[in-house]
Amino acid sequence: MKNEPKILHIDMDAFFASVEQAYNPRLKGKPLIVGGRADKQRTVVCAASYEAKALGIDSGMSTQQALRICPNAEFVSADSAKYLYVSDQIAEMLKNYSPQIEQASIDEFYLDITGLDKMFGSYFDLGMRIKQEIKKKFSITGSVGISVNRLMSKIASKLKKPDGMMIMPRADIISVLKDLPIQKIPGIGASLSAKLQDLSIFSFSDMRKFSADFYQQRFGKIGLWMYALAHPEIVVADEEIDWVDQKPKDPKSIGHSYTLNQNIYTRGEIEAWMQLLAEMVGFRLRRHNLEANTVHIYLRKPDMKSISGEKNFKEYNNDSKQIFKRALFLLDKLNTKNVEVRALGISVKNFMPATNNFLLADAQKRYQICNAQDAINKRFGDWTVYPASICSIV
DNA sequence: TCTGGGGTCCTAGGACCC
DNA sequence: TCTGGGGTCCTAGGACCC
Repeated sequence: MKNEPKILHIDMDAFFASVEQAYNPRLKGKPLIVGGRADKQRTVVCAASYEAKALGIDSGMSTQQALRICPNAEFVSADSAKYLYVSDQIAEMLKNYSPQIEQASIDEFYLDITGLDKMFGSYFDLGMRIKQEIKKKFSITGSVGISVNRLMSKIASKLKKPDGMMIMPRADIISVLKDLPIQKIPGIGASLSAKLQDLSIFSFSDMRKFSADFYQQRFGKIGLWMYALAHPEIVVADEEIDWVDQKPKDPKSIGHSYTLNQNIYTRGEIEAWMQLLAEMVGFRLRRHNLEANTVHIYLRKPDMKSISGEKNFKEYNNDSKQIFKRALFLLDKLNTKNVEVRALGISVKNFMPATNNFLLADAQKRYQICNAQDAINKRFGDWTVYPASICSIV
């Protein structure tokens, strides 16, 4: 097909674990677990090296379980600054191949490479050059998928992990994917795949047996998406690609949450943690130079179910104290009597650029205090200065 | 037995207005 | 004693991703 879009997806293999192994040769060749946090309780595996994966350890698994499988596995806690740094370097490198690049996550990128086969000899040669440059510069590997849209490219790269590459033209999609289990399709998670299996849909081929109406009635919008993906032979007009070149876009929400070492019960304890979280959220909001008017809180119970509250307030702000007050207002509306809390979080959304323009002298003063506090924390590290009332838990 | 923390997007029901 | 049918906004909760 002429002028058919070609999207290249590259996904780093076991990214966090690979970066750790690249930085520390002692970890190379060993089963390595990168944990969500230093304490090994109540947390999950963020990344596992391929040596650990071979033993059955994988990301998302509880760290306790992973260490039961392999008590001698190397363990490091995640160092997000390091991974972000490498990720940025990779993004810069990829811009030399195509200006149309989208960073989908810390370790995944999409490139529009339509027509670039002529410049690089072939799409295969282009993919290989990217893989080789990454290996040479960063001592890690990535898997490449090239196909007609993001989803198909991503499926292709996943199929060839680790360190592989697959080119999947539209005409090959149905035959290549026919036996693919539905759970392997990005966007179909545990819940959807259970529902599909109830309908005797287990593989990509099975997905093709039902009509668009069938999917829409049962699954609504997602149903239509599923129908479309199962029918790659139907070319959707303009698969709307909005490449975000250059500047990263503003986030849509900013939040922090924390799983406690031990469950808490009292309003006082919940408030103390809420204040800490509000401080963290406000700090990041100010760093983005944004204000928000919607605050969301959630409390997760020991059964993992959560209760939450959210409210759109009239005024926008980025003041930690105001965020805390709003969080308490929402907390009052939730019935937290006798609720045991395992984890809790605050997030804010609905942003506008910070005006830093206050009618009230008090608000002006708060703003100056926040700024001073941020400046100190920026210079000397987070949590050098924080409100006295959260001393007990920091 | 265990299940983090950062997000995005969707749905469904109720409130409210005309 | 009877109350339709849109539309929009708000909020709770869930699904999914890395």
